[in-house]
Amino acid sequence: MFRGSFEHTIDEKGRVSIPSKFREILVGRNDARLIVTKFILASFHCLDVYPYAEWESFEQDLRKKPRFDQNFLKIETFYLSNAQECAVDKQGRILIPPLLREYASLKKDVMFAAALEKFRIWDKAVWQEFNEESEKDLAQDPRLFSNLNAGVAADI
Amino acid sequence: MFRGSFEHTIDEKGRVSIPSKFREILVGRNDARLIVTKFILASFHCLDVYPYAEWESFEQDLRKKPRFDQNFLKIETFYLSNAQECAVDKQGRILIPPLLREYASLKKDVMFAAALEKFRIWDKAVWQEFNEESEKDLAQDPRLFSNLNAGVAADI
DNA sequence: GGAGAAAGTGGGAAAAAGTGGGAATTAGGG
DNA sequence: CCCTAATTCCCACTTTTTCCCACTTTCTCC
Repeated sequence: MFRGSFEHTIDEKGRVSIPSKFREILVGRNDARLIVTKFILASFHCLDVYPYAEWESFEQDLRKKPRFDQNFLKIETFYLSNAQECAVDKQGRILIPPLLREYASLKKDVMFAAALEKFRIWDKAVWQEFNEESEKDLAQDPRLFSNLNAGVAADI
Repeated sequence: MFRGSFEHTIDEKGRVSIPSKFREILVGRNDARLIVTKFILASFHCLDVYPYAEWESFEQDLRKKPRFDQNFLKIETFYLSNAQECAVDKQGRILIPPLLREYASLKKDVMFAAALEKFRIWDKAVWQEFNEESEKDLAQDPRLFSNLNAGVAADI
């Protein structure tokens, strides 16, 4: 399980270090392959990054869905089609594919943010903006916290 | 169950001692790992600190939620993504990760405040401000107390 | 009140993490 | 086939983090 947020910088060659806390987990699983794809959160662009095995099991789940369903097709196009494999090199870095880097408008400073079994990569400025917005919502309505506690898994 | 409030100081490296009363509890559970994350209370920033086991069970509950739900994603980004593990060292201190320290604007003097199964860390000045405000609200409307007695947890 | 223990704080050395740049290898185009 | 460009690999420097030791203050118990 990934935890924490970390700031890193992308160099001119498009390389960026994976936070060591995240790397530890990959090393523990003995698989340095990652799947990177597009994601969107309240209209903010970012990248979703899965350990290879996690991504595979996600794909397996999707195969159970009705494959010509409109929503499924949208997800398929957006989330699956853009997924690319990136290997972590000896220095603990990955090379972010140009198309994805552009999509998430990753400049120099980026944020790595844990999200349970995966993590996300944000441009720092975008991340700040999104965080401030979430924060505002949570401050205004703290029930968002407790509702999650309530165990309402029904509305998946 | 944690009890009481304690004042401590952060050193230049970002380290701070855990109040010994809190540490006793952790020792009793035989687990010196803590999870620290962002929290917000009436627009005041502070940090939530969970014993590891408490946090894990919270995470497990969250994994059952719809992972692309908008509210879930807000909580995920704000509360989960920022959660970091901090081990209590041999001197009984933890290192507060820079991003979290910055978020809660922890200067030198901080307050540890018990909150049932977890506790919070505040910058002292912020804590004072928040306390004064809460106090005012409670003085103005004592029903805030009695509502708790009535067992109306629904609208907390 | 005094001695001993515990708690809290500070700092230095060693290790690790993050970042930048150059050399080597591969791919593509003329 | 060769030259150029891009990618990959490797090395090295800098900064941050971690670990350990030591001192001071506070609390406790006799």
